[in-house]
Amino acid sequence: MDQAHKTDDTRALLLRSALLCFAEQGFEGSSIRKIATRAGLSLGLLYHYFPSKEALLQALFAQSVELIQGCFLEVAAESDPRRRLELLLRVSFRVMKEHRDFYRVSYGVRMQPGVVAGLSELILLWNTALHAQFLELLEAAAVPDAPTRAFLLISALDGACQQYVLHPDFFPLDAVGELLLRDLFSNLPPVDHEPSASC
Amino acid sequence: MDQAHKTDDTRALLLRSALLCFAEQGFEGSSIRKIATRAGLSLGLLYHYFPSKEALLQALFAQSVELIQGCFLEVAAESDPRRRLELLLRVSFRVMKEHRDFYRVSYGVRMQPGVVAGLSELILLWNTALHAQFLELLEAAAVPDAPTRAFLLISALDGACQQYVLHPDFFPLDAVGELLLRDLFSNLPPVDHEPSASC
Amino acid sequence: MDQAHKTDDTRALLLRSALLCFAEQGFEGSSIRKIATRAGLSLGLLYHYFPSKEALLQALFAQSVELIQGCFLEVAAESDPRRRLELLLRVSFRVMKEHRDFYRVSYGVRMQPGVVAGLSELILLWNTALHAQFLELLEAAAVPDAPTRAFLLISALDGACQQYVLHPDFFPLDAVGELLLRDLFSNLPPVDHEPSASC
Amino acid sequence: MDQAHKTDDTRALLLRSALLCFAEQGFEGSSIRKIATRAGLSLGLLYHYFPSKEALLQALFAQSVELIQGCFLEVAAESDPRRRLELLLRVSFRVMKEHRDFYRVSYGVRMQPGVVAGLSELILLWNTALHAQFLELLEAAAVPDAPTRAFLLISALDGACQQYVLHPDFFPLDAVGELLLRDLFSNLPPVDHEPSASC
DNA sequence: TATGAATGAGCGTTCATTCAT
DNA sequence: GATGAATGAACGCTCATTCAT
Repeated sequence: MDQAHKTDDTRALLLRSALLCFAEQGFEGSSIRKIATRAGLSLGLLYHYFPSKEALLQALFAQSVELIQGCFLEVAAESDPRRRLELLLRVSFRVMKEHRDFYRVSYGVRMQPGVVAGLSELILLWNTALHAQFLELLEAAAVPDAPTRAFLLISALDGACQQYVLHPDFFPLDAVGELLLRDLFSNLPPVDHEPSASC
Repeated sequence: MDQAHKTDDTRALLLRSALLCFAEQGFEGSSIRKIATRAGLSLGLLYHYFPSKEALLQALFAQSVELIQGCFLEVAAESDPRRRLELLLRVSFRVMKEHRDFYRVSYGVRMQPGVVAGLSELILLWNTALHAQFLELLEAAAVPDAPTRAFLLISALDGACQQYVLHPDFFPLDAVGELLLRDLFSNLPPVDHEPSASC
Repeated sequence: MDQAHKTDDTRALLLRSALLCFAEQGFEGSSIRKIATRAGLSLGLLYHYFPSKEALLQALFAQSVELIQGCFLEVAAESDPRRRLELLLRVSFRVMKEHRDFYRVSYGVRMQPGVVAGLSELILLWNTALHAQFLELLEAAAVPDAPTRAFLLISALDGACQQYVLHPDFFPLDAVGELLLRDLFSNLPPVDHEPSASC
Repeated sequence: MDQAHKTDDTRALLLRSALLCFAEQGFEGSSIRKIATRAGLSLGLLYHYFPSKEALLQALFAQSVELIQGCFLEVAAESDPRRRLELLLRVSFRVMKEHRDFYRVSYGVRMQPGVVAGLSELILLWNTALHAQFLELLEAAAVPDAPTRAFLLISALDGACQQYVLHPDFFPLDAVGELLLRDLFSNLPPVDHEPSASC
């Protein structure tokens, strides 16, 4: 049990190191040696836990996707479309801040389809699912131009996230998020609601 | 003069090959050999024109930035802030379509600050200049929340461009652009204007 | 005593696994891990029994050489040179079939003198001893050209074994053995004898 | 033309180095670095001429097989079965001496089927073709037990070659060859012929 | 201007081996 | 006895870069 603990720690240590390296130098720019060294471990040990560099990235994605999906669970609990829409956006912005490094990795990877098999597909899937959800909610909330607006929303979210990831100290993510929400709801009959909570 | 012509052609040929390679395979994924071969030229000749792979990318950026800035010249001619704002956005969307490959390269590179010295700074500068311009125009057009809205506009533009670059056949760039414009001007007193032209 | 039994079993299990791996994949192609896994044992345990991969191969040779030499014991009991010669050949062919995997390992190893210290010498010794024995028997049996014929016999034996090891389903080892015997004795005054038995 | 000469020399130099390394240390035991260093060239240059270690071995085989087949051309010119059989054997023994290193490589490789794709098949093919030729000639020469004797002949040849390759200073290849021939023809009605020549 | 032979640092990966438990 | 985490040297290979022609 102690062993298992140690084992999990080592794995987590390696994943963390990989996350930072990939985020800072990109996937191709991060050598396996750097990742292991940064974790304070040996090259061979990394291969004890992950069969390849690709597997490391995939594990990183698996881990992060799971964490992020967990954050969105609270959204599912809300049934009112408008409040749900708001919640979805708020959680999205919160997740950006909490998983900045992962988004950096993801943005770096998605422009190079060949890098890791299956990952582009996963990212595309994620994107599509988000769009579908926005579309559904916008229609349910009777927002005009729902199809195009869903695309615009995704764009704004994606763009804000990238700007934030690139210039975290400069880009006012929260303010931009609030403005986005205000714009979205400004022309609709008001609904009273209290904002939402933790991840 | 003929010689100079030939020289320029060769340079352009190499830059074009580099653009396509970088866009398709990323910077790290494109070997100097592939670029030269794709241009139908020899490895040594490439080095005759560009001292390094980095220099090739830098030249690519310099060339594209110049081309793109040329597109924005017409914007400067417009003095009315609101029409100028509209023009700026319209040109932006047009440029995205015309320089999709370059944007792909740019998006792939900007997440890896170390890749090529000076490029991150250039991209940041560009971004900052765009933001400054939006800010100035929004304020001049009396759009509320100008500072934050400038960031939001940049985000939406950036995000739309990425979505378009990633899924050109799926993402409705024009419609999203129109909606963005409509939103922006919907709450302002209408101004009559005729849209603008070529790049 | 029970423990010792277990110990011997484990050792034998590992040797058997090594034999099969080496025979199928060669010495260099067989990793210590594969050998341990195939035996259903852990990596550490293998090192408990054998200090190195080389030692494993050496033990394998020691074991097989002993087993094979046991098969030749019955030859020593025969005092008539001609019958002894025949017996020696018959046993040789029998041993090839019973130790095919070992011969495969041996043939794979003997072409790479550096692989395992001492093994080449052992193989050479074996070869020399066999030659000496043939020479002695041929002379005692008054076979002409005994010295050269001893070399030819060794060659035929060696070659037949290799052919058999490489193409066990295709090469008619028994028939070749019989023909070899017939040739050998065809020009000598016949001697009545009954063939020999098990290993 | 001078360049091409240099290029061919370099290629040949590398092939020669590979032949020696493979012969002495085996395929797996010879690192690409060792081969390049032994040729006095750099690691990268080797890859300039051969795309992989496998390709190097394949080129080595292609080259040697061609050389060896050239040696057998004179056999085809002989139409009398018995003389042709003798010629075939004589050339075989001559080739063994002239291509000892290659045979060593070949013997090392053929016990590890997975090493290089297609090579095992090639070796098997060669073997089969040789057997077929012996069979045909033995039958044409009215030698009894032709089918089995063809196998025995191959075995003796194969074995003699291996013995010679392993102990070139000890194994009397020529004498063994002569004895083999004498045995083969001893029981047949004599045919007057003069032996054959160069490779 | 134009070529491609030549170089070697660095990469991802494997694997025999050690050692704390 | 038994485990498998941990190590690092060495491997096959890629690729940006240099240079003689």
